[in-house]
Amino acid sequence: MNKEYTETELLIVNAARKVFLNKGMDGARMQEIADEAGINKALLHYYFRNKQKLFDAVFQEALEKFFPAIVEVLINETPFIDKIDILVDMYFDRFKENPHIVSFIIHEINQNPERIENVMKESGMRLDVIKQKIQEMIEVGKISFFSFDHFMVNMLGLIIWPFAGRPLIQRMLFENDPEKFDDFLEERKTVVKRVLKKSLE
Amino acid sequence: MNKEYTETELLIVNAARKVFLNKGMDGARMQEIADEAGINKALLHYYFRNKQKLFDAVFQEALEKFFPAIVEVLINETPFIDKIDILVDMYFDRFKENPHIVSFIIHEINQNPERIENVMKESGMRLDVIKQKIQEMIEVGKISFFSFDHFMVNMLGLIIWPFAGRPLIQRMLFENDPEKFDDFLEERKTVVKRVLKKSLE
DNA sequence: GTCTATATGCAGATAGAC
DNA sequence: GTCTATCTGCATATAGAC
Repeated sequence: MNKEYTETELLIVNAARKVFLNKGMDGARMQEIADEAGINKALLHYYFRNKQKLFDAVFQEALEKFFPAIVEVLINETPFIDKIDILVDMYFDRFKENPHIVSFIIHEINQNPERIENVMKESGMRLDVIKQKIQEMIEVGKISFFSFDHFMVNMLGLIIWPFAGRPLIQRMLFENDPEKFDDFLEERKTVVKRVLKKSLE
Repeated sequence: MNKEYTETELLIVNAARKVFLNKGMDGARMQEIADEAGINKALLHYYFRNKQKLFDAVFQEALEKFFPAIVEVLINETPFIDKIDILVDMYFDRFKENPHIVSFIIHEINQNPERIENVMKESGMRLDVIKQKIQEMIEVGKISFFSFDHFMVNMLGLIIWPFAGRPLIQRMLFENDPEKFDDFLEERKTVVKRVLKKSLE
């Protein structure tokens, strides 16, 4: 899975992650990555040949954080209703640690949609299989309406948007006060779980 | 509001919109915009002085499409529950016409958050006033839980994510078939309305 | 492996003819 | 107003010394 990095490579990838996540592929500068890593520009090329390959390493890593975790939770034997709590908490916590990952991924998958194929193949995701499994798992009667597709899109939409739209939302609704926004994010875990469960009634 | 454009200016802005929405500020090339407009690079500078000013024109226009419309619906006298249907349809239709606008705005507000201030001031949005008005409008009893902030974020999240994440979602859930995805989008109008209303019970 | 110095190419912007 | 030709600066990438 993870190519094991040498110490210097790790230094570079960490710096690259920071810069790429903030600026995107086009906006990032090799110089800035080098500075951030405390090394020289030429070294970047020594280790990663070119900007594209360095970017790919970061992007792949980001997407791998985004998805495989969800799969693990979806396929295990936890009752479906409990999966909701677990998934919501998991994503909120993950995005809170690294808020820029959301807009980064959104931007890059739209820039270069083909890149996803590779990452998905590498990580061996078979969402169609999961879909099947979940459909079977749903206890008919308890849940009046269920579409796996809509459920997944609902969940991610409810979670993702405040992170992706933060600069806008914080200004429009919270007088641009970061603390108010953070409180809102914390509340939101509960709200999202509630909405998702209601959506199944 | 809209500076009235001359014929050539309009030609340029239309081309610029197309390119900027697809590539973002950093990824866009003045040459490409010129080609798209069927004119010369130098003319871009003649009319808009530099890339930044041209970009600002496009960005402002995009944000103005994004928000003022929602305000209009929120403040009028329609019963709140009906506003939901209207808003959902409005945004879906708008984004379907111009799918790239979503990831464009997400990217740019995160790149340069300060830019929003200007646009918001220009368009005179006072969301705090609307918030107040809506809170009063809610019929207590019929609606058990209401937070304007969460409701707005829920609504936009549910609507926006399929547009922003399309390349990913289409591959993960619909074997990368655009038609299947479009059917899904159409279904989604109903689903989102339903989920939003359930969330208020 | 790590650096300095340099090559190469390209994008944004300007000069100036028509 | 619109064009061609050109300048300038900068970013990626390479050469080559240590």
